[in-house]
Amino acid sequence: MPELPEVETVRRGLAPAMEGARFLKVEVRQRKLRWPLPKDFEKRLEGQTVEGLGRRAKYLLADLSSGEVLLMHLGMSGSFRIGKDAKPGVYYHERSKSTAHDHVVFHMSNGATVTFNDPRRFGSMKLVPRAKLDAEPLLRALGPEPLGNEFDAAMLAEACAGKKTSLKAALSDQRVVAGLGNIYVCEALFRARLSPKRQASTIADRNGKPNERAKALVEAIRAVLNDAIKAGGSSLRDHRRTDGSLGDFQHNFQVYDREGEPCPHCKGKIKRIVQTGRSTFYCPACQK
DNA sequence: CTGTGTTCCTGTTCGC
DNA sequence: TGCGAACAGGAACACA
Repeated sequence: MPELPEVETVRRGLAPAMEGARFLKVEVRQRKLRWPLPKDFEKRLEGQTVEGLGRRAKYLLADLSSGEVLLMHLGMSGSFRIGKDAKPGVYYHERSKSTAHDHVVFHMSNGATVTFNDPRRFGSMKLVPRAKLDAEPLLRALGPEPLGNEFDAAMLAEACAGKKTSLKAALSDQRVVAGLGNIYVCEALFRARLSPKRQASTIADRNGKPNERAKALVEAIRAVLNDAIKAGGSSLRDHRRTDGSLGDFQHNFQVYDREGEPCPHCKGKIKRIVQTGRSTFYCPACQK
């Protein structure tokens, strides 16, 4: 499911329920997530106050009063839901209409109940000492935040210089830029008028300096992410805001999931191809 | 080191 | 309506 805009939407939704609140009780129904939750997971959370809720790429990071950071990843199908005054042991999740995939429940001191639901269990949580966050393997290799100040054409060109692989594969690589997934890579390439099949290194010159394509791509990435965040993310199957409502950005897809439909620019047919095992949608006429 | 394929899961959709 | 196959927004890992 969730790419950067969806995770950011979740972060903004969760912040009022979690920031400044204490974990009164933590219930784990399913420890076997992408990474198994440690046996002392609940104990390390209970009694701690959430000092802040941040995001890095597609990870949520809750800063705890204990000095640890709770790392959370939604995988493909993870979502959080906030309920008020829910009784411990009784969960209801809008999407699945069952409690079967409510794996973790936080009962907060402000009365909020935060439930993590994830049918496919590709998501997970991990506790890391704040002091060791820089050395955390999950975060260590991540590239720049695409909405941060440090991300620019020069940086993207340098990361792509020398890459034999396609632009689609390069932008999907979290080490190049952190937070894009299949949808927003397709959408950004369309906005930049660049073919997903184009060799990644062609956005840089021989010295690794950015060309016009790199500049267009950076602007396209920024714009599509900002637009999607404004819309509360995209809801195809799994993404929900923390109040259960749908994101709206899927209505603004120009190419993603629109195989055979007319290109918004040239009215040619949008094509679907498979690259590195995943669907790519693009307009062969507009994107070069 | 680089690039590609496999794998972890369950749920939904599509073709017959 | 039923049923198996294909596919789904991620990313760690194994391997050539």
